[in-house]
Amino acid sequence: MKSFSLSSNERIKSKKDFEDIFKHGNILFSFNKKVKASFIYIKEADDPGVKIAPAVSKRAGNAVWRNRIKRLIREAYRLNKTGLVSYCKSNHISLKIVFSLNYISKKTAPNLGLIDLTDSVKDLLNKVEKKLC
RNA sequence: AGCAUAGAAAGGGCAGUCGCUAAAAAAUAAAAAUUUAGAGGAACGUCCGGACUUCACAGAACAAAGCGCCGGGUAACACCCGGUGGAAUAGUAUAAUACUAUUUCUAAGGAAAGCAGCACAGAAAAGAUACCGCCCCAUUAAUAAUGGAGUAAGGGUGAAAUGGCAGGGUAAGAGCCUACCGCGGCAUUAGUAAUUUUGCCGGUUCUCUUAAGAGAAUUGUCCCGCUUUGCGGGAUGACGUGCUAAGCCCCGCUUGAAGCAAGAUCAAAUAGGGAAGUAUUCUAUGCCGUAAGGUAUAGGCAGAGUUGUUCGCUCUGGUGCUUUCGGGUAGAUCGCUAUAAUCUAUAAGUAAUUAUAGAUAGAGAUAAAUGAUUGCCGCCCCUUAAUUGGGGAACAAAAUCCGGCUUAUAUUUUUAUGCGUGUU
RNA sequence: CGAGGUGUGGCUCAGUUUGGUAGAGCGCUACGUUCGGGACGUAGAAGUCGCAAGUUCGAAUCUUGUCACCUCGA
Repeated sequence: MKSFSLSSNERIKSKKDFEDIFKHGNILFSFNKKVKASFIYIKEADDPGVKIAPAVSKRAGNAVWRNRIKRLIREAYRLNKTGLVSYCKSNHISLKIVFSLNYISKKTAPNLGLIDLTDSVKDLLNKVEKKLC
């Protein structure tokens, strides 16, 4: 299995999972408060691994901008996920994370780049791993 | 050259690395790997019209919604093309006003079926009305004041004000009466005025046009006559009828409902449903039975369908137990992308468009793919001695599919119109 | 895919049904009151009624189009 891929099995799809995460999940913020992560985990799971989904509010911007942000978040996760995935696999933990933006909209940041998001996503992944310990 | 407005076309290119979705063939328990394809002119909005799918459809009435000059195009339309009438603007001539236009707008049937409204001002705003004025009467010391009755000839208001003139008549007035005239209305020239000139709109008849409409003549209503389609005569008189229907409304025409989360197939979990058998069960009447009760018919009541409502029509019947059956949610698969498609040529047509021939094209996701990054070239801006260095690239992303409409759009190209400068 | 609502001074709203004067509260400004401030009193300013076109003598109100925002259903 390739280390930098992100197939459809690694994404959250069902409506139930989203409801669970937003109702009962823990919330963490990145160091610059740009990105928010809500997550839920089960220890001693049958199918260990990490599943993620990006979420952008409808009020943040138009469809083009929202699609772009989702793809950037996915890209940032894809390039930095290796450590967390291997940790979860070795400890039999099934983890589900939803990334969403905080106080950022098309008006405040019309040309958000990948570099702006990479650091905060990296920081969030480290924080989640610490919490699991 | 430049600027403005309107229309049309285009909406950066090539290569590398990492990743996503779909398809293909080989292999297969699965995965990986390979090849190919992968957002728009508006995909936006969801404002119209269809295709397609499911449900419904004995019939009648009503409601509701939509449309409303004419002809053509189209699968269809509230779209498009061509025309008619109206309004605005500009120019030219003018007494009003008319004519012209590569311009702009136009939901444009009916106001004499009825209802409603018409601020302010004004006497009165629609079956009229009395502020000033005029006139009569009463009271008071009164040519004045107050009160009452009558009066629309005169006044001024407003976007909009209800035959003319002369005489009679009267307290004063009034088509109240008479003659002449007008006889649907409006504006206007000349004239002191009667009167008259011209134009516009309404009705009727005729002619022309496929039609909207245009042109000519004529002008209340009824009757009679004739040299019969127009002229003459007589009688009659409510002399009354402004604007708004994108207020209600009337008239004419059209419309079954819902939408791909339509719908079809497979189908966990949980709860419940149908059918058969059996026990029990509302009212009335008939029959059987000594009785308990059984059975038949009718009715009531309740529910469902007729997907706007009503009538009408059709169907079902409460509860317990036993047996048996399938529907169906999560989820999965299909629907799911070839087409009223686009371009070119020829022919028909003023045009929209149509016919024939040839060529071209190839997304199909479902918490939802089409991305990130690097280099080179091209474009724009700033800067520099220097392509030296730096920065920028609109609007906006498929969600069943088409035809339109609407709105957003950096930059480039191009067409038309206008402005203004320079040159000859 | 379908249904509905809102837009009016700086803010929160009324007025739209039935067309004709744009209004209320809070806030703002000035003056008075007070040693000073607050509260109170008096006066005043502030609105292309989201935008465009049409109907009408006349439009915040009627009609059509359009922009933005919000809510709901399958």
